[in-house]
Amino acid sequence: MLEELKQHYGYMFEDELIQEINNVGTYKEIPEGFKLIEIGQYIKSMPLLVSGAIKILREDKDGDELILYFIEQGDTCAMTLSCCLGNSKSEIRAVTETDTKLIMVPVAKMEEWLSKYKTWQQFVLQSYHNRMSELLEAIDTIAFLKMDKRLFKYLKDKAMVNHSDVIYVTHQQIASDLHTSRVVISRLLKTLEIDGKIELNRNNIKILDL
DNA sequence: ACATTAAGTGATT
DNA sequence: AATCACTTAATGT
Repeated sequence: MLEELKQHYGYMFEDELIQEINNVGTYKEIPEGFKLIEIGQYIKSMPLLVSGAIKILREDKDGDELILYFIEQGDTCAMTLSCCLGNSKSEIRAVTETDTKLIMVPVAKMEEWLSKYKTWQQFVLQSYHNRMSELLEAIDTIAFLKMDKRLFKYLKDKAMVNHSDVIYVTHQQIASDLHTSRVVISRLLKTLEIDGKIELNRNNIKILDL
């Protein structure tokens, strides 16, 4: 775990801090599709992503989902931060998008480090800032972009976090991620294919125009 | 061969 | 953009 830490976080944290993380953190490998955080759940430790990607979803009262953004390596979950500091419940659901490696750090420690290590404080604030930007971007996407733009952005994001131009999903799954109906997705995908931006196959989509 | 699931399409609101 | 109704195609048993 120490090696992983140095490799991914060594450039921003001092050795001392790396050492501390190594002492109190627990290393975990999580398979794809695992629910990390559920809505309404209290959070007792904060994840540091080493590799892989996590999908952050919002859910309405009817159980309909909506994608907010993806988290990639070097990031942490801003929701966790605000939950921990405010000692409140999670407002979101986090699901692993790919097989993921992460390090769990107890909340108490993470608070302690805030005043102890400048680099940690920077890291936390930076993550907060990044998430905030992404959130705003997500709002823009939902409020101002039409479905076809949203869909294409979704496909690109998904391709990015998976490090592959071939995405393995059904139209139905996309529809629920974007909170629309399958028929709409099918139609939009069709037009994207005609425009030569993607290639459609059963159960997978290839992005051509990246 | 049959059932099931994914995807495509026209028509309507 | 959503929903319905129906078709077609791929896949599993």
